[in-house]
Amino acid sequence: METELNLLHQLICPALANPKRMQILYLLQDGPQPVGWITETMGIPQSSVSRHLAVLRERGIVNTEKQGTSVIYTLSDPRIIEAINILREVLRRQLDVHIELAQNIKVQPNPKLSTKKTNKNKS
Amino acid sequence: METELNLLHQLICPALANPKRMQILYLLQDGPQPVGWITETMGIPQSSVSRHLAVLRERGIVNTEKQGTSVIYTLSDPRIIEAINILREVLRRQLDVHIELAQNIKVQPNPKLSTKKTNKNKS
DNA sequence: CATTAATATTCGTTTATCCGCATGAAAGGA
DNA sequence: TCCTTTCATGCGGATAAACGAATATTAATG
Repeated sequence: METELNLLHQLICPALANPKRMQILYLLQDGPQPVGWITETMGIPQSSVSRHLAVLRERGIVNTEKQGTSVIYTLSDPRIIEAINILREVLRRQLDVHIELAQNIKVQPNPKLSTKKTNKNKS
Repeated sequence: METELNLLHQLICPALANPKRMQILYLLQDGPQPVGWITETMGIPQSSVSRHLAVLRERGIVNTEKQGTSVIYTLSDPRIIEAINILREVLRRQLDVHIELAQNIKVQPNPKLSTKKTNKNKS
């Protein structure tokens, strides 16, 4: 179990550990794309794109196919998008909570709770 | 959209970016737990545990509640476990592919493909 | 064979992350 | 008040990651 978590962090998690790589995964969601198109779309240096793609490729998260002088990248398992989308749902909830907190601060400028509301089980 | 991905990497992804933190999330899956128990279970220094918990806490991924001198940590959104589990499925598939590759290497010790098998579409 | 286009890789620098020791802070009990 | 327990935090030091510029590689084309 702990070993599997370590494997996750060698093989899968590096894909999510960087916003640019995650953006690449999203770009590949709609189908295979050549490096050039990814580079144009992301607006960052080609060497950066290539290195990010290397990270994904070495872990089998994307597959490659040569077409002439260009290389087409494909998502190897669409479920990784599914996982990211769940994380986005978690994010949305997080943001809602933050907004609530901000509103509570406005309503109650000094919520110090001097009566120890959090101390539930005084045995 | 690109902004949302950046938010993901500020608020959610750091939780998954480290095997120890992911292990903590799994430990909290079965219910709220105090820091001491997490520390014992993981067998790493208490300061490390506390630091990892701080990363999760500052992002609202876990909630805290004081009970006497100890602090109880709770998973704020169980869906993050769901996302991790999907990543584990992706991992399992990845491992299967690797095993297949390893077997092919055994069968064909020198798979140099001098006939350019990857060049499919010679228009 | 020279050239061009597309992609990969090397390199040095900067930045971020992790770790554990030591210490600080908060609550409870004597 | 002093002490103990429990947790948080301030440090360096070490390690890893990301970045852009320059260069190498590969394939197609003339």
